[in-house]
Amino acid sequence: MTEGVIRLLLADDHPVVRAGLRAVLESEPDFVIVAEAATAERAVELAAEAEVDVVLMDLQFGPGSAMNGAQATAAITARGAGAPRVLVVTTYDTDADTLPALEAGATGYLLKDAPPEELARAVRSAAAGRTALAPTVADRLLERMRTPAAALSVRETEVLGLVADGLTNQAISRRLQLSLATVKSHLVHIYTKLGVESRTAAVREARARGLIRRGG
Amino acid sequence: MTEGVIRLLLADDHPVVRAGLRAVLESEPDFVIVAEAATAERAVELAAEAEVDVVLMDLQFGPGSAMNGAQATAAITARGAGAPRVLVVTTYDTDADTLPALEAGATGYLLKDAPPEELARAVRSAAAGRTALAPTVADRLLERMRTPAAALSVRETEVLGLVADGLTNQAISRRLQLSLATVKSHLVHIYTKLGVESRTAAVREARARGLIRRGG
DNA sequence: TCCGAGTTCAACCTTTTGATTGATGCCGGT
DNA sequence: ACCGGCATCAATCAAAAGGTTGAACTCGGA
Repeated sequence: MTEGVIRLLLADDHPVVRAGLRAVLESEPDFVIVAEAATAERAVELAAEAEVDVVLMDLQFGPGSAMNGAQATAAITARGAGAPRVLVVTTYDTDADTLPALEAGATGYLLKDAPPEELARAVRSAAAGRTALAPTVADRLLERMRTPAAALSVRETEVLGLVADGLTNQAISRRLQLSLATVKSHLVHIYTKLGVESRTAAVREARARGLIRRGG
Repeated sequence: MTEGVIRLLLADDHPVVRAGLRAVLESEPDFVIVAEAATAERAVELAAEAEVDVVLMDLQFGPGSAMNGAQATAAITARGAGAPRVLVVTTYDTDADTLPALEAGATGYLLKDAPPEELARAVRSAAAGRTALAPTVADRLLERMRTPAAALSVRETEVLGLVADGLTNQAISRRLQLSLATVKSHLVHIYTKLGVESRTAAVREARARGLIRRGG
């Protein structure tokens, strides 16, 4: 990976997006796309099998696959030395998306509305081990640094995301492999941080602040 | 538009997606991409200026533009005879997205996870004036026809709106000058109609179906 | 090395919510 | 005139959620 050529793996469930990334990136002479994956599981497999320098990873993988992009990122980067870098390329820039992805070891985080040049630059940065963040994501992170009180922790954001999906505390505890007590504990902290006193109000507040995604 | 060649306009704010659509569609010999638009407004302009048979229209256009894809679709199809057909190609398949788009006069509705062949087939259908719906969208529409019970009454919608704002049943009863029993009664009806069993899930479901406003 | 924040869990209690059953009055359409 | 859906309310029970206290572990920074 220190030679001139950068070997890429595209992981996205949308054929159109894969074709778009391929079209945009193949015009760079030093990029080679060695594989494509339509599911997160397949991305993890291919990242292990093929020699890959950078994985371009989507976060959302449709209802078909049980694994999401953040989990796949964690699985790929868990190998440590020699593992490919993961550059997340997705549509959403809320804390609920960015934090787990960066937590999972992503080297960069780009939005799909990025122009081709920025995409190519980010790929080169990732290949060299340098971090590449979209401006809005970087802003959000800095904002978190400045006001640490108002920000939710990674785990809290994760829990709140499931609350917003309509899950009960029981269901959340099962999903995250936690005890019911822990989920309630997280929720108490979330409520105090957001200044509310019910799950519905917390979801509303978090949506308004851009902590979780707005869509369904 | 009855000759062999089908003239296309791509409208999407993501350069990567435009490149992907171009790559996928240009491989069809009878397709010609005459223009691309990165905003909804520009799409309306180009649809009027250039001779276009089919517009591939995204619905989400980022915070940059005031107009969304459904509004652009309405503006394009409003010209009536001679206006290009609009084929919506987007990521979301909730009622809140599909219904306004079809209402606005879209000839077809595809999801971005559609394989290239399906995309090409849909473009040809649209060019011929035939409707092309993604299977999941068609299913959803038929489901709506079959079960008109899914529609909430005015009062129920009002209650659910306050639930979405994070109010407790007590607060709702005070706000609407109702007894607590009545609020709970409405909620029971709402839950059965939506097929859920908690207020948070109801809010999520209603948001997904476009029964309540999406913004916070 | 100690401290604080995050994450994890337990036990206990109160309040809220959801489920069930049943009842009344109103209004619109057959 | 009757029926069905809507809106209103009551009572009661079970379940879920929320509040409080206390505690253990990890990990990174002062």
